Amino acid sequence: MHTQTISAPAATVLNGHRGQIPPSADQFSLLASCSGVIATEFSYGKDEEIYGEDEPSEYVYQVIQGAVRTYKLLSDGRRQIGAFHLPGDVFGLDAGSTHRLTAEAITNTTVRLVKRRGLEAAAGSNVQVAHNLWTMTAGDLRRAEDHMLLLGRKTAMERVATFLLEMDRRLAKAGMMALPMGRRDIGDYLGLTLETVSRALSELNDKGILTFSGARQIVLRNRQRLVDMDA
Amino acid sequence: MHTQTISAPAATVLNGHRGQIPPSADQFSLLASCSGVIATEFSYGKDEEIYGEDEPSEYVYQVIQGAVRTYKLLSDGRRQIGAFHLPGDVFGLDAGSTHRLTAEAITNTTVRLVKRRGLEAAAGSNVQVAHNLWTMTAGDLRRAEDHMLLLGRKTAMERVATFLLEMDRRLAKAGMMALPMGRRDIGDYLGLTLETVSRALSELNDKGILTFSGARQIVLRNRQRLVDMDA
DNA sequence: CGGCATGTTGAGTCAATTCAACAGCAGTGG
DNA sequence: CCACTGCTGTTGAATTGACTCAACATGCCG
Repeated sequence: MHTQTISAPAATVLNGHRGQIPPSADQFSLLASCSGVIATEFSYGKDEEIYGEDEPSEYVYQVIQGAVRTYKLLSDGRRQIGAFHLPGDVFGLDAGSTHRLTAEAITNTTVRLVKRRGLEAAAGSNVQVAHNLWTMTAGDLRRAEDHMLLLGRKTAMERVATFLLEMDRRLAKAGMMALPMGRRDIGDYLGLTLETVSRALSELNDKGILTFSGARQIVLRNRQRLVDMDA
Repeated sequence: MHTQTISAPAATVLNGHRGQIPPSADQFSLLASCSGVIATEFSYGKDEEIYGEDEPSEYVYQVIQGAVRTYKLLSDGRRQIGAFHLPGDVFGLDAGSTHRLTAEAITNTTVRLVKRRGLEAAAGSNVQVAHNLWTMTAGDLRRAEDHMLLLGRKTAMERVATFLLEMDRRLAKAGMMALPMGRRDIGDYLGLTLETVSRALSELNDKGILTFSGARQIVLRNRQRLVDMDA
């Protein structure tokens, strides 16, 4: 595997709020403020591991800037990415005492984090916090259920169409999306090879459904046709 | 699709406990007793729908006898089964107001059920109940994450091996397991066709790793070799 | 302006699917 | 009790969608 630790993380203790995070559903801030837990900021370099599968889950994270992938590996290196986490998203929230997936920064990434034990303690006295923990985990479950349908039953083109619509919704700015991840990551998310992803994107480009400006800058020209391809 | 409503469900109001449910992790009883919510028993015929995708989620269920499949459909009928629910298992616990999958009885099935609103109300005042709701949803999430790895990255034989070990663990009695579901259900759970499932099982039989006594009665002869095949 | 990561495209292969025929068995009614 | 019937499961043969392997293109970073 290609695990490159590029920079030693530099910690900065903060409690304030900064921009970049969409206001919608920011339950993390709510949790952090309700619980009185101290939130810390932290940065990771490209491809740096944030936590490993089966490690004790000490912190819960929110992406401030950058992007994170969480994944599982088989013994021979086959990888399934479970989710991409973009600014505003919370990750690492496991109810058990260990993380179920590995988390890595895709690009240079800044996260805010709070101690898991602090959150759980807060949930013990504050019903609102407890409800938020449940709601966030349930949201992850819903996404996982949708993704099982994709992985088990959709064709390559349908998977790529689903992916593009998801990313368009989550990170399009000014009609364009700038993907933080490469073709291999996309493939490992969709249960495909990077070549198959590339071919599907080329075909969509040929059909005029999207336009590239660099391999990772994509403009969707016809969302409806993508929706139609998504089964 | 083959939706046959075979029997009108007969309701029986009960609050007592009966056998058949494994004592381990029976959080449902705990929830029901803590919350003071009235638990009701209900029966469904083979292939009868318990609730549909996107229907309001009014109840949370626990299997007493029988087996349940929960699944999603694509518009053209392709189906992905998200989970099989066996005696003792809780299902239908969605944090949102609607069910995310359809639930159907695989065989004649008896369930216990409680009102979702009752549970949520109980969670609002009882921290223990709130914690249990979270824990149960997190357990579902963990299974979904494992299953994404299977659907995205495992070979047909690896999937079948995983399935057999899971079912062996969950329903083996006296060294034998009696599968409640047919080959099509297994295929739709594993993201395979029923023919591929059948071929894989035949191969395991030929290799002496398992023995059939009827297509759905299976004895595992060598669990270790199955574990080795499971990647 | 190199040099190396990343991405694209082509050709051939293969694991799983599709299509098809048959076998087994369970339930039903004569 | 047994033949009939429909359903479930097995097996075979041919097809195919995605993968593998390989070469080349692109573009980003120092």
